[in-house]
Amino acid sequence: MHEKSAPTMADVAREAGVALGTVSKVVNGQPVGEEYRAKVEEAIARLGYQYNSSGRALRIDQTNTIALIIPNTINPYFALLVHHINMALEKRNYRMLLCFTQYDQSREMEYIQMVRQNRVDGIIALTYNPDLVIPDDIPFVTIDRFFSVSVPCVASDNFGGGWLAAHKLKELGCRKLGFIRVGSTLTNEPSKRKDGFVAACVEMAMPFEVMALEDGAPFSQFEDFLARHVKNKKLDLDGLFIGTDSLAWQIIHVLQRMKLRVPEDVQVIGFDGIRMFGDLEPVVSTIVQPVQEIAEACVTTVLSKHLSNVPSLICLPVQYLAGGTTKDS
Amino acid sequence: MHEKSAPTMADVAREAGVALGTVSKVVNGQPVGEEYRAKVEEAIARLGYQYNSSGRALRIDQTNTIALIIPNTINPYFALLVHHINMALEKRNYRMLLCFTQYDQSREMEYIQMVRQNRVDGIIALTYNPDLVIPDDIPFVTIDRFFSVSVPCVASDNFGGGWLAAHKLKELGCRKLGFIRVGSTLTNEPSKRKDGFVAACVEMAMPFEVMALEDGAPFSQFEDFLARHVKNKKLDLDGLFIGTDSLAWQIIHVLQRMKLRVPEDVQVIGFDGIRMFGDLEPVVSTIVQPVQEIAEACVTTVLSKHLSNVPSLICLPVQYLAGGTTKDS
DNA sequence: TTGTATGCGTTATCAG
DNA sequence: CTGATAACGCATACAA
Repeated sequence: MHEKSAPTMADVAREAGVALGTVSKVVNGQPVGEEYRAKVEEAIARLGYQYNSSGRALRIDQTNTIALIIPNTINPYFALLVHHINMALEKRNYRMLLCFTQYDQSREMEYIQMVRQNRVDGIIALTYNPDLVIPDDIPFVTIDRFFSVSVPCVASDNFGGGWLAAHKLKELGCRKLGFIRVGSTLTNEPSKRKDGFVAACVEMAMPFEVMALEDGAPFSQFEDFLARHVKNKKLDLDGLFIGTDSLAWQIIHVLQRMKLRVPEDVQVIGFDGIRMFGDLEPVVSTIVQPVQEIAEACVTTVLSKHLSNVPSLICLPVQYLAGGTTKDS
Repeated sequence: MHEKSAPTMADVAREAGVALGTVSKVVNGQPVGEEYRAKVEEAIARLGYQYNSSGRALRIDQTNTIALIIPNTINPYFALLVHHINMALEKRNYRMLLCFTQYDQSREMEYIQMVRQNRVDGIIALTYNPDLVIPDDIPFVTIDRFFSVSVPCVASDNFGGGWLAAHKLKELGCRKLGFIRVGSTLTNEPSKRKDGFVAACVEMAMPFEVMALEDGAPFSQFEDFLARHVKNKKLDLDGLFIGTDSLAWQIIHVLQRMKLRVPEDVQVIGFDGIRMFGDLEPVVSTIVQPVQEIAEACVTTVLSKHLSNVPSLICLPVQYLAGGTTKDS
């Protein structure tokens, strides 16, 4: 109970023998007489003064904080996103308020309300609720989901990635391709992975099949799908493009249990660019999302919102990366 | 520029025809006449009022925010920790201020100063700087690193984990063991993994070798170490306990390049309990850290710091989990 | 019970 | 350029 509370600007002013306003100016780097500045800085050091950001926020109505709404940090792709967004914010002297939705649509809505209590200066959100109502009085940027032209969306070139995967598989000698994904019925940017893939197959006159599962569906349906495609101990598909690296990893294990060899019998390309332990080799051959660029784009957009000339869709280029599940590895 | 700013308690009071103080009481759930409460709640709903947490923080000198200082979120173990700590905080209506040090010792120090500007109610830190000076006027909890009896440290039972690994390897038929790690010279809780392993080997009269690399050392030294232990195409160690799952994964790849089979020729146990994509199967056979319990312990400790009866070391039990790199998988 | 008045730490205005 | 003072939104002690 004897905790003497942290020194304030008034304490510094008294210690330095100057006025309160002078201290404020020194702290904020505004022009001040040299001898005054010296006295103030000395007093600050002596007292170990740190400015109180609540007081500052209250006064100037700005918190230097951005909220990031995202399902979790367990999924390595989200973890990477969180990391780079935080670094991009830190570089600009902004704090990050992290909100995990756990894919819960009601939580997505609640958080949007909740972070307003904290008077965050902006929101970056990766959500799944199609009916989300976006506040229009606070800078808002979404990732991978387009709401309207007035809500900037940052995404990687999902269509181009699907297209690239199909071309790559052909280039690697595949004769018949398959696309496999799982995900909500929701039409979001990642849905375009399939569109690009299909477009490329059609363009190349490459035969292909599509297998899409909805979110709750049992995984065994994939196994059934693959089993159905076995003709005399070989899969009649020799190249698979799979919606995410995570799913690709699971599918590969199914294939191995079916005694099919990857990449000898069937080549596999995933999507995301996940690496083992975050920084080692890629988990599978994959289309890599430019996570750092995505993070930078989100941050610059959410912070420059007062300029009304931000594009409504920012689409960043992807790259192919061999990772052991294709014959070029 | 025509942004009408968010409504305040005064606006609500005016709208409801009551006094400012009454609104405050309603918002904070203090006893208020029923008809007043109704009027206020109606006004709040009508105006879409959200209380301003800066004003509140300034007044009561409490931010409902805890800082988490950690190297990054790319390492899956840290990502898991961040996730569970955030969930534990959210459950108690606390916010998390995330600070990534990138293993930079000076950043660790800077952040400790920096978060005090934000008047966080406490700090949870996983750091590497041995000379870190811990503030004594703010609740502080460390993970995996013991500073002094006045700074609570939460860790899993690293010694017990090392002990368990050695016993498990013996149980699985190993005749000669090896311990491999990489890490700073710093003595922290994870260093005890080796101690427990060595103690168990001595106790069981099990022959063993230790190979420890310092942080910057070239990885090739591990390869040399292993190569030195090859006797007529077999490793003369048939069980390896490795400091982390991440390193275990890398070592296994080295072994495979050396044409040694895991687990047939050599069994491997890691430490941490990392799973593929956060929720699939374990990456290697491993000693699992109870991350959720660690997170809960950190949060309850940092929040209950005003009770001076917190233990100075909270040691949580670990478990063995087979993951394909031992013969029990 | 309800209303009023004060101060938390800061920034900004305005008169010296 | 400096110094006194008001206001930001809220909680609370105190008066009604």
